[in-house]
Amino acid sequence: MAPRRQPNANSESVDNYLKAIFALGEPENRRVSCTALANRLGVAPASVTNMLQKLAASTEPLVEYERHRGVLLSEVGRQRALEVLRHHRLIETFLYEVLDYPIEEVHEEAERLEHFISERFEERIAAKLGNPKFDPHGHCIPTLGGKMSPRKSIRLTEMLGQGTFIVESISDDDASRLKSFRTSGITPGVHLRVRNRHVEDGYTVTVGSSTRAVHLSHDAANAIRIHPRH
Amino acid sequence: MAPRRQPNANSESVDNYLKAIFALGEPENRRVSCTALANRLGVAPASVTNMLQKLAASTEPLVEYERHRGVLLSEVGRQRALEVLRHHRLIETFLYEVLDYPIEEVHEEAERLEHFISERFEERIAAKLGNPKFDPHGHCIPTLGGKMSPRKSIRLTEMLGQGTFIVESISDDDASRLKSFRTSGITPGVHLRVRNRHVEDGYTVTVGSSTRAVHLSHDAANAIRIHPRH
DNA sequence: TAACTGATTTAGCCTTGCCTAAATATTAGG
DNA sequence: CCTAATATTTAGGCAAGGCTAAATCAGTTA
Repeated sequence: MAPRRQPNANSESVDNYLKAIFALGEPENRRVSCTALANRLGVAPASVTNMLQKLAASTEPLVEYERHRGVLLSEVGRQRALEVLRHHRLIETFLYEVLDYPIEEVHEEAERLEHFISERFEERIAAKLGNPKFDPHGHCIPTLGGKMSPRKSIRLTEMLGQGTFIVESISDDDASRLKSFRTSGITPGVHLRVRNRHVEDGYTVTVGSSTRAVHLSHDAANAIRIHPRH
Repeated sequence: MAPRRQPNANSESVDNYLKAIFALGEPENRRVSCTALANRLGVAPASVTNMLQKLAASTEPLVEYERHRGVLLSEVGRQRALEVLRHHRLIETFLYEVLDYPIEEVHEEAERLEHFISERFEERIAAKLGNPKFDPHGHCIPTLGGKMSPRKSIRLTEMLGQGTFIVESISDDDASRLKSFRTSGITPGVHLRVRNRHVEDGYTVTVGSSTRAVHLSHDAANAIRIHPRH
């Protein structure tokens, strides 16, 4: 057998694996398959297997891995994932609030920088922002101690019946969609009145106090989370 | 002969080689030796040779390299070096002015982040700072177009005669020295009155309007640049 | 000018993180 | 319960950027 190799526990790549496992396994810390990880990370399934074996074999394992049965984050791995997520969301908030980035550009920049900032940088931007609890998309920022309270929001597409709802958060993974949300005024905290559902594969809504009808595709509606009670 | 390999022209490592060649060859764009680069970069001389060959062999060469005769930056390489230097010094200024970093901590953080910020980030922090010309150490920040006017300062150790001088800049490469400069009040723009030179291998000075005598070792004095005329 | 010394280069190897192709395990359908 | 389809793992490679040891070059000195 080849000697086990230690992965570089502090690499960008490892961070991204942990983030992906967290994103796919939360909130119940489900087992995550290689294929799902490979898709999310944009790498070959074989590469995922390889990395998971290394992460699981290190002296302080970041994941629990069994052949053919997917992975779980270990407690250490989960804490690291939450730390990176905290970095990501603090940076997003900082770019938005302090550097006046348009919201659709914050994610990509944060995705790079989250791996390279120091604890001092994290502490300073958190202080500058007044220890924010939410990022500009409405997502919860994990605490310094690695805690994140789950919010009980539902997707707009899961909502039954009509009425007025408050936007809890919007997905940050598609810049062009975020830009169109921005031009429509769709942002966390805003009131959304649903006029028609599933008309021609989409929704017709009004935003805030505006009377202008805005059309949302199914994908767009799926990217919006609303508070469960209105 | 083995097929020539292309280096990754956008890597952190390439940036660091270019910065080092720039730092050692400026301002006259002198040829720089492998040994000097190896020392500065903390790698083996053989690794330097290897990288220089790759940099010189690419389709748009970043350096001009001849065996046994050292390297020069090409115009493209020089522009890239200046861009990274601009990033570095803008980030330092930003950390100092906006995030209230102590001056001795800005260099290390900038050294990492300079490789990963986008053009947008650069533009935003420059705007936030009002397009500063100098960083907190008193070093000139290259312009967006890659120009940097040389300043005609001299080292305190090169100064002949006594008198009062204005500090132009302080070296950023030793955090503990910067911290002691900070506690002594030595910062760009401050007046330095030299009382004794070369007494017990050092200098005795007073800073600003204070009458307290401050002792500077030869190394410390070497890290201070002053305006040539007082 | 020949030899020595120090600088430089070559050759060969390592690690990380990715890849493809081939082999193998699991699961679902009949 | 067996087989086909799907998921996963193994095996073998590649590129970047390091390393050491051995060979070679340049410049100085005798």
